[in-house]
Formats: sequence, C-alpha cells, structure tokens
Amino acid sequence: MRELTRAEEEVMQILWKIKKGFVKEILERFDEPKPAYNTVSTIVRILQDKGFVTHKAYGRTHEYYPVVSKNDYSKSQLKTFVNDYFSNSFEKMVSFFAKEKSISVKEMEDIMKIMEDEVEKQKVKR
Amino acid sequence: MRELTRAEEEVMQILWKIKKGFVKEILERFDEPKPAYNTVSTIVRILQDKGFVTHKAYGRTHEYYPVVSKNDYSKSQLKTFVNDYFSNSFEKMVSFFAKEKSISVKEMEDIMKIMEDEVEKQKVKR
DNA sequence: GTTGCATAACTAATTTATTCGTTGTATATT
DNA sequence: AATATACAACGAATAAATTAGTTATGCAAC
Repeated sequence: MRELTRAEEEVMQILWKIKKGFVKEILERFDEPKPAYNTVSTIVRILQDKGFVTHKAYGRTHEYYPVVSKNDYSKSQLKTFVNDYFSNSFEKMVSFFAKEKSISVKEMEDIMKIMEDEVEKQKVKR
Repeated sequence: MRELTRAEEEVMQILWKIKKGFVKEILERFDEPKPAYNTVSTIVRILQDKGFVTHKAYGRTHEYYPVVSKNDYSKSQLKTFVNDYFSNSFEKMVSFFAKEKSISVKEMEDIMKIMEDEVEKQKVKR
C-alpha cells in the first residue's frame, strides 16, 4: 500500500472522521490557518489518483469519500513499523511498551481480557 | 522529537545495527544499487544537525554513532501513531490487532505472561 | 617537497511534495 | 439572455528532500 505524505494524511484523517465530504467541508475541518480551497482540492485529487478516495459527482460538484479504510491503512502502517523496529514481532513490540510503562496497569488488564477471549475463540474453532 | 525522512531513516537503521561506523562502512551496508559516497555523507551530516548522531574525529575521518537510540525513536513514533490512529489508546490498538488475528495465539500468550509479570511488579511497588 | 589518494565540506542539480493563482464551465440569479 | 457564483481542473511557483558532482585539505608514498 502506498504511503501518505503529511498533507495527504491530514486530509485522510478528516475524511475518515466525516465519512464523506465536499472540498468545502473538508476545508472547514482544518485548524487555523486553513489552507486555500485549491490546496485541499489538489490534495484530494492526488488521493484519488493514489486510490485512497473516490467521488460521486452531483452535477459539477464532487463528494469525496475514502476507499481505503483507516483500519486498513493503520494495519499496513503498523506492519511496516513492527517490521522495521521490532523485527516483525508483535510480541516484542507490545512487551517493550509494557516494560516501558507506556501501558497502564488498567490497559494491560483490559488487553489481557481481550486476548483471553481471542485465544479461547481460536481454540474453539479447532 | 523530529521525524526522520526515508533516506535518513535508512541510514539510522544501519547505524543502529552496526553501533558506529565511518561513512564507508555505512555505505557498504546499503543494498544495491548503493548510493554515492557523498550522498551518505550528506545524510549523515543532516542527521548530525538534527541531533540523531554525533561523531568522533580520527584526524580527518569521522566515526559516526547514534545519539538517539532505536528504542527512543520507536517509542516516539509509536506514540504518534497510536495518537493518530487509535485516539491515544494502546489498548484499542492492541485489541484491534488481536481481533484482526495479526497476533498469533502463541504471541498473545507470551504477551499475557509478560503483562501479568508487569502488573504484579507495579502492584508490589505500592 | 611533489604527487596521488581519501575524505569532509560545500554546492549544484534533480526530484518530490506543497501551495495556491488562474481559467473555464456549469449552474443559479436577475 | 446577461451576470454572478461556485467549483473542478490545470498548471505555475515555492519548498523540502534527495542525490551526487566539485573543491579543498590532510596524509601517505615516493
């Protein structure tokens, strides 16, 4: 999956949030100082070329919406990250952050609960 | 912490791996097609300006080594990622990947073990 | 000392990304 | 129908990143 540049990612984050929108609506979601209308319009068209969004035309105006979901993109991004920084091991990554105390006890307990359920589910399947 | 560009990250990954090295040694680690010596030299000097590496001079030649550890950089990167894609919740991220089956049962079991230990450690401290 | 080689520093060239002005066209307004 | 408005498309201008040529300096070999 192609990478998003900074500017492109910012637009995607907005589109993921609002689900669909006209350039004008995307522009509104930008923090000050807002870019020019044309800047957003250009970025959106680049995103379309890259296959991240598509549009529905209402006469002359276009309503854009994501084709690549935030989940799919984040999956691909984290995969690259885990590969580059934790030799492709999720376990290494998670345990690193657990030991670094970047994950609170509460979070760890919640994660463990989810994992227990998942492990159970996988076992049942067999 | 500043971000690394693609080219910069590639050099850092090499430096993190070899611990320290002269430009020539860094160059050797590149896959074909290797960039020009000067390209690597420039990137390393940019990394120095950005504070990611420093050097020890042996006469006219410089031996470069990382100032920012791979751990520190990955921590900062993942923090940004979790913030942007999982509203700053580690738990959301990990459980998303657990449910996506990007984490194997074996990995989950190992992670749970580590978390149990960590939770225990945290509790003892109080 | 002179020549040749290795290297860092500097700088130019190229590529990629970002930003936005201009233009043309469709639609709405009068 | 004429004018105004809104928008997408285009493309120019700028900025940032990447790549590598050129230059200057130090050191080694002779």
